[in-house]
Amino acid sequence: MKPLSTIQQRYQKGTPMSEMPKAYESAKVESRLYNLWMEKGYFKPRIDYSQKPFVVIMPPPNVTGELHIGHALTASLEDIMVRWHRMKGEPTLWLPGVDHAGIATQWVVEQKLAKEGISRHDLGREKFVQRVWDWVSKYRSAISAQHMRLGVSCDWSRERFTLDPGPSRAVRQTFVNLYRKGLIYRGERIINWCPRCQTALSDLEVQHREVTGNLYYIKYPLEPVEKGEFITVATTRPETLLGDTAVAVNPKDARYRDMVGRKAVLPVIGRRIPIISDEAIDPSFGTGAVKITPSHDPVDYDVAQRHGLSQVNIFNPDATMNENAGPYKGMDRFLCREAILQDLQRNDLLVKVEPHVHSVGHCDRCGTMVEPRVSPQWFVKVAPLAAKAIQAVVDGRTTIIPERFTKVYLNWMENIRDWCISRQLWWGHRIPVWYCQHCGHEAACIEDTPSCPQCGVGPVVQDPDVLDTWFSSALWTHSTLGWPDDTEDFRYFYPTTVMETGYDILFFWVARMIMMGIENTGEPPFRWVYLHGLVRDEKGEKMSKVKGNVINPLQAIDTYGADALRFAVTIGSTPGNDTKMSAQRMEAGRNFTNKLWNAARFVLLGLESAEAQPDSGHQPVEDRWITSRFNRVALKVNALLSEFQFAEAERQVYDFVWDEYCDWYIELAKVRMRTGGPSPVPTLVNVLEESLRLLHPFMPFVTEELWQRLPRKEHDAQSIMVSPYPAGQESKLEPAAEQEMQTVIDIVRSIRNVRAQLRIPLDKWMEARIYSKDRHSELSRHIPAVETLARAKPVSFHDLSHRKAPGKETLVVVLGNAEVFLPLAGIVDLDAEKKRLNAEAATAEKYIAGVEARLLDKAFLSHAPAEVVDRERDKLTSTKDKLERLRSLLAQLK
RNA sequence: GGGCGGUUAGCUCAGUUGGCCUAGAGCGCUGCGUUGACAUCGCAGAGGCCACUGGUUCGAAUCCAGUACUGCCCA
Repeated sequence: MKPLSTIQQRYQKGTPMSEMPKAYESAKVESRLYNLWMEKGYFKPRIDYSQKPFVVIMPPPNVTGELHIGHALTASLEDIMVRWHRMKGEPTLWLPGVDHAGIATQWVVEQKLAKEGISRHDLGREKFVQRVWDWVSKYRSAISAQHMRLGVSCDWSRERFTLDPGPSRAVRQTFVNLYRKGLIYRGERIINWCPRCQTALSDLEVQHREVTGNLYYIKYPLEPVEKGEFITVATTRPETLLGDTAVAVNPKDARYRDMVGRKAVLPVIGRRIPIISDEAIDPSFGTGAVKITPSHDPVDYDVAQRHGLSQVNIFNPDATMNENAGPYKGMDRFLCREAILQDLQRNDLLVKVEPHVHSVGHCDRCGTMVEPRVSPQWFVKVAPLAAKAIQAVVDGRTTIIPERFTKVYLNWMENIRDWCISRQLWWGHRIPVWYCQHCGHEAACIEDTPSCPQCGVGPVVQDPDVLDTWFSSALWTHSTLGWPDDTEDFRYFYPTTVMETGYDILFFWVARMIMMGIENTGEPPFRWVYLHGLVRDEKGEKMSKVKGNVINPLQAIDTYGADALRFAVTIGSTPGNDTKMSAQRMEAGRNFTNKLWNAARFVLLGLESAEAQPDSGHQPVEDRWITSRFNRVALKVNALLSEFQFAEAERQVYDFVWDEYCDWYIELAKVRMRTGGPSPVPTLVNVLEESLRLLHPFMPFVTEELWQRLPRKEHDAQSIMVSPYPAGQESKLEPAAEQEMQTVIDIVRSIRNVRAQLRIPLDKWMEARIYSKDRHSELSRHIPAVETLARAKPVSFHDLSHRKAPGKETLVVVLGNAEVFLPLAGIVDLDAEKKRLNAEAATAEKYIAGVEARLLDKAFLSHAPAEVVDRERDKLTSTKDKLERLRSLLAQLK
């Protein structure tokens, strides 16, 4: 058997470079590679009880529509984590899913029906729900397809939909459990009502917006009316006076003390209402007297509860006036306001109107002004659940990143109010409660009930409402894994590792998931919460279809490639901070993929033409340098990834590949290939191959494509995504090699710099004499490199002790470790040179003064760590050395 | 009203336990450049009292307090 002594024998040949186009064409590789990964089943985890799995449950996008750029960020970050852990050899599960999004989906389907001229009521519940399912089947596949185009490596075989039988059963089980514990109850309360969606909303689904309205001052006559006395109230909503059941003042307010206990007469409709006093009334607001409308204002509702006031509901569900509004019955709420104001004015009861800015609730989904309303709804009594969820975070069983959101989370949890979970919708999980028509019994059941479990005879009717979508979302981390059944997935993968999502749904999702996870399983559902920021447009504005500033992920992928899009969304993102998206970002990503592509082309070209030659056994210093640098970067990248610093990790790889591997190592390799010596090809291939693996979690497609084209050893993995992630090896770090190459780079740069400054054309070769202390013999090995890269000839290295006066025609650059003499007859301006060297000396002096002062400071020496002091000493020595050399040169120039 | 951010080069942003910061990157800008990886490129360069004021510290872009803009969340 022949020894493995040639490049060709060590590697199987890769793709011939000639078969590679000049630019990376993402469209030609992405779907092919994704299909390959799917076919090979790489996305599916193996269950191995000897290893701890890495588990991410994807926050399910709404079936409402298509993915937007924010989903691309979520998916990219999760894929980075997942691919990294998978390559590290951990059993890795990333479970995808889709959310039925009750209100939102019902709304879009209703809008679609409206275009056909029909309402959901025309269809009836059953047929309407069928129409929604039709919609869902269309968009579910569209969403999956979009995710696939992004390259996400989630396990599609485990994909879940919130309305699937499993998650639905989890919903019922949870509902029944909480119901039996008394943590779910039905009650008549004031809730947020959307007149457009005609459903109750939870507090979280109401958006408060500043609105410029008016503050109306209205006179309410006091009884007995004949005396002509009034109390003036101030209100932003005059139309609600029809539902007033009291006027309230602060008990400490002397202005009204005498009036408390008397009766006022409501204008227009003439109802007699009491004047009461309550601490909650702010004497500085308006006149200090306010009207109390318990049915339509949460604060008034509380006041009414305390004082036993009656309630008068004046609105229909669509916010038109009902029969209690007397003459205004049937009017829209805003028209009614105008009508009432006119009537008040006519009766001389409107004192004044002032502009007034106040916060008004709007429906999160459709933007309609919310109408607070008293109605019977289902609620979760959250406080006991929240207490445990608080504990989980305080104990550190769950950690929120970035940390500052911990406070936001705790603050919300500590002030939590009962959660209204019933929705007057048709699309969603129907509330599993049946009412007996015969005995009136109310029963919560996991299975549908044909008859009353209490009396056994009565026909039953199910509660018509559905549950808040977020109720099922809250169970997502365990319902997707099979809970309430005792499945293998649940046993092995729960609790999960990371919940990664946008900070905007910290309360909607994360908080409720922690509560419900603990409630149902006894354990917090995830170890880490990673919150990313929102993706905004280049002006920093929120993207929205209305504004037309949305970036369609698919279009972006078509134009720039999936890797470029992933790069663009992730590179600028720090935990919890918003990022701005722009075409330039995506261009930068595409350019990088192209850079990689061409670096690989060069390496493959080298491989083709490499002559079989024996291994010398001795690795040139630049090989050891790039290997050392790679390992240093790999160590750093792993550290950053484990700290969730994805963007910084990505930047490290980017900088290494572009600035060190491409700009320097490849250029150095070219020189060696031309001038002979040990072939750089093995190192070119190795470092490229390892770099591809290091980059793979960030840019899966281009790295796989190139990796597949590289020559491989027999035993290598079939795909980069299941090959080991480079951990970085301390043993491969070579500081001496790094320093030597840094000196070479500095020398080349200094000569290039002089050339550019003095406008010396490239076809004019310059001589370079380089003086260094004790290093000239090793540096001499780099003569061909310096010649080629700096276009200098001849280049010679000498010991510093042999340095002579540079002479009037020679330009000198003083570096940290060397001096570069460039004889340039007829070009050098001696005065300018002196000036430049003097300026450099001045800078050095100033710097030395600073460092010296620090080193003379006893406090510094005693307080600062030895490492820092040493570093300062080194800086001082090297700068002093440089300064001395500058001075001696200046002396020689005199 | 309460809370949380942001303010660093023309623009967008990094800079994570205070000292490898004599503050970086991408884009843009200026000059030069096509010898077989790449013009989606290369080389060189200009550009910043790190918002302001004070404090802590041997040492502050980094920690603390306040101010000014600015954005968000909660009520």
